[in-house]
Amino acid sequence: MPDSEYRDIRELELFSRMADAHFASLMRGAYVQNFPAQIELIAEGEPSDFLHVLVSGSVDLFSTWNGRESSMATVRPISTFILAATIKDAPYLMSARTLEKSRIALIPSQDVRAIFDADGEFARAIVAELAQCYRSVIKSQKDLKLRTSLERLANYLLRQQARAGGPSVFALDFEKRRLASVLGMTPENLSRAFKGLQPYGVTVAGTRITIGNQADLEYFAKPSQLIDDVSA
Amino acid sequence: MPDSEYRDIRELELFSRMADAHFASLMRGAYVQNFPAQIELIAEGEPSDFLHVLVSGSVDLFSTWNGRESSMATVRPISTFILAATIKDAPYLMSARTLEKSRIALIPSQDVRAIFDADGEFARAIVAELAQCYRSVIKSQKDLKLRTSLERLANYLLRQQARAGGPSVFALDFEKRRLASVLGMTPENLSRAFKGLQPYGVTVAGTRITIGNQADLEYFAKPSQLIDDVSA
DNA sequence: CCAATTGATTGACATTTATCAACCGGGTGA
DNA sequence: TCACCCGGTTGATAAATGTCAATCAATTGG
Repeated sequence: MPDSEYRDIRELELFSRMADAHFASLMRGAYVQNFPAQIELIAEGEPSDFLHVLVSGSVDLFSTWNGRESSMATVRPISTFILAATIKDAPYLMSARTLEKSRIALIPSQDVRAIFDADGEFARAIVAELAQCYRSVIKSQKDLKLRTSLERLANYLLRQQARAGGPSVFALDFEKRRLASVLGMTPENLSRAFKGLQPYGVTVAGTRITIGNQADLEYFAKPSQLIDDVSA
Repeated sequence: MPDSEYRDIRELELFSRMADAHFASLMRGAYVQNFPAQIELIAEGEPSDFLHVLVSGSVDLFSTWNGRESSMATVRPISTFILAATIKDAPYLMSARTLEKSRIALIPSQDVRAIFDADGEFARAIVAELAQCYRSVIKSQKDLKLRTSLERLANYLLRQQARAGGPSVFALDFEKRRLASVLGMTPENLSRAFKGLQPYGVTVAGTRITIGNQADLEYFAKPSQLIDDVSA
């Protein structure tokens, strides 16, 4: 593994405070691999042999049931995924596929569990990360259960805008069909939902979103810290 | 706190392995209180001052937004709730109310965080609990996004049946209006959904459910380990 | 015992969302 | 260059779900 990557991973919240020796030991067993786009990295139901760390690219976490499929989340660098399965030594609940060419570090789950037992700082970091993940899903659950699809889209746009630094024009960061799935609707409906936001000053050209009237959209979307704040 | 309760709490996965001294220290700062039914214990957005341990009774975790409300989960003895908020020292994402007369131990969050730093076993237990909670929400998310309301109800009935030990006749364990909210539908729709399951041999009399044809219902519901298994 | 309350159910209807089919338009590759 | 492919959009329609009002049934409290 190149030094720069080693350092990048080391700087992750999850690893930044643990003992050097322990980190080195984790990395010794790990290997980094490049994957092309659209590769299925893991399938739900499989045993969780590796903790994955996305170094570059992006990964879609999705689930299937009875022939249906739904995007649950998108992983962006640099962060880990399927931590909970690794910790519990339980089967993955979600599948993962690369959205683009991606570089991923694979750390054997049993190493993670072993170091977890040996390194208090690492344990603390894992707890923080898990609590964070848990709260994210709860927020997403609230989004789904308390809002209509139009409201979800409006709030999604506001979050995306905030991530971009707040400009009135910004780009969607992934395919609309995936966005639809993430928001829990069909692509057709997403199209119509964008139209439904026109009265609130939203215009769409391909992947480029313009928020014409911030106040209008916010009044409609009614974003809430307890749902839409990424931190908190 | 009575000895029997002390022991009951001590036996929780979360506390069972930690050092005696640490547990005693946690309990010293804790206090136990009885609440009548329908009392709001915590409100979303509040700072998380206490880790709650439900000793007896039952508690509804719910969320609100823009005048709407949705039940997120039901807590049953003996278990803790709002662990993630306590750990992160972040505001509650959900509100909690007693469903019936309940007895609850309140442990100051800062004590939990302090002992967490001092006791490796406790830290491990917290990780296990958080990972469990996380996976539960993911399952619930999959249930919501991948299934229709009829399918959710069918699978809920099968899970409830399993919890009761698998009899063909069993009781719902809470109000239908709450069940509706948990399943993400209106009470009216739940009524109709029960009718919709009649062709699969489900009959309802008040709170008493009869599953006339197990195979039929299972064929329709298509329960999945990765959504419906409480453990796993 | 009865009035009042509460939760559940039903019917009629509106709204939302999904489905299916067609079409558009910008790449891509032969 | 041009046919094709793919993602996105549109329209027509169907299905699912929510809303509102009325009613029913069980329960409670006077």
